[in-house]
Amino acid sequence: MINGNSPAKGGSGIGRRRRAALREGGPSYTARREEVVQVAAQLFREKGYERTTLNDVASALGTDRASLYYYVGSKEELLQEIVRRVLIQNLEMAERVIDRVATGRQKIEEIIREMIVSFDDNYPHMFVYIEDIGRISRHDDEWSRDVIHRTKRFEKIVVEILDQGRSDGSLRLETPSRLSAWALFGMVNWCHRWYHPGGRHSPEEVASAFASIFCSGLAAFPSL
Amino acid sequence: MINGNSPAKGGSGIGRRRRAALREGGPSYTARREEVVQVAAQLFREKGYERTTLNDVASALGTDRASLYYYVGSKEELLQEIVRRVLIQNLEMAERVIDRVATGRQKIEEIIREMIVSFDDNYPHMFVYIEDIGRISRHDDEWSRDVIHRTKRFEKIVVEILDQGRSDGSLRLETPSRLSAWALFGMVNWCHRWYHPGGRHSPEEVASAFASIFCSGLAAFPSL
DNA sequence: TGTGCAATCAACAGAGTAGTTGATAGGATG
DNA sequence: CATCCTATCAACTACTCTGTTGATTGCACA
Repeated sequence: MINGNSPAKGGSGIGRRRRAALREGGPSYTARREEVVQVAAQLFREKGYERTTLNDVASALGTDRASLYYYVGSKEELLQEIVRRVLIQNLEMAERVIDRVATGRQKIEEIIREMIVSFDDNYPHMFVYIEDIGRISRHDDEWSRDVIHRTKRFEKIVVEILDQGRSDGSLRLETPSRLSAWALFGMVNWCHRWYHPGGRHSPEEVASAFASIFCSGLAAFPSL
Repeated sequence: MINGNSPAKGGSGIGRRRRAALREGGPSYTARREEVVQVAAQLFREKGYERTTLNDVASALGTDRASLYYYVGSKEELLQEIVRRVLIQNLEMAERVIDRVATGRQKIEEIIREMIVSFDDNYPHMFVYIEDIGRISRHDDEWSRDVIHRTKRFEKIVVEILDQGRSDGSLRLETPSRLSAWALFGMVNWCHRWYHPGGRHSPEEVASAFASIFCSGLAAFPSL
């Protein structure tokens, strides 16, 4: 549209060769690319995806904005890269836990622990995921649908575990599983607003506190 | 810059008279302005503050974008308008609760109920506040500082109530109050991701479920 | 019917952003 | 020293959004 040189034939553009070259991915190339993703994740966490410009990312890396496009196709691809791994990993964790031989309550305590540890291990990726999942769910590309699907699958597993706990007698019956699950997700996911690795509380401390609250409650004696 | 008519003398501009006029605020003026704020709140809730343009707001109102500036000074002023009331109202609620004569546990149950009801009453303002408080806290104008100050004050009241519960023997001692408070805020605030008035669960149902989980836990029998 | 004013709109300015492209610096290798 | 290739950058396009301004519409009231 802007340059008049043969748009047909397809392949003689320099941009093409660049894109083709980076598909192969040499060792130092992937390392630098990884660095870009890490820095972007850090900034997305600090300022939010929308308010973070590619200029910010480039500056933090001490390079030019255009150079980023040598490593990544778009701003959104950065977000996808950040979210994808942690999402797959968490889902695998949940599938692993539900297949254990244990009571529903034990599985829930286990999943709480694993989620908090994941927050700590996958900092700041996990936080970007939590913060942006709401926005992502409005889009309609294939990737967004995949993220939503995996997120719902994760939620469903937790609900199933709660149901199982009601069946095996390890969890109480009064509260609907869906409400309980949302309470749990709230408790855990809200970490994205205050938790940071190396802070005042260790992941183990947070996990055991949350598991204790969720299962045993905070009251000193049974309900009046 | 664009028109050559006397820029000095200061006061002859039509914009001046408009601004001056709207300070007074006739009855139909404030009604229309309120309508603008409501529609903006709804859109901010649906799409997020950043992704909502004033064009969206104007379209939803069936008017022109420029007309909004007759009622509101800027996009940010809309956000401030949306957040301010609910924030003040919630803080007053918390101050009222902490001054009651009751055990810490009773006060916590009361505050959970009030927060959920506030979510329901102040829909969608409350959701916009929760969603954007993170972003707001990065700014540095006086309004932002005020919002942060009030938010922290609210958090502090909850921590104080939890401490009181530990003192009066109504709440357990193992979990630090600060962690407990974050767990509570997580449970409640996460509503902004799933709750909507008129949905499957009434505010009373959600409140009693959350109070039950937070105080008594979900386990069917005491810890092993 | 004419006048005044509240409310609306068309047109524009200014700033900032994502993404593209062709050239170029700099290091490894022959 | 010459060459090749990886990684970088300057310059540009195209677009979108916020905020401003002066004119205009339409209704209430005389």
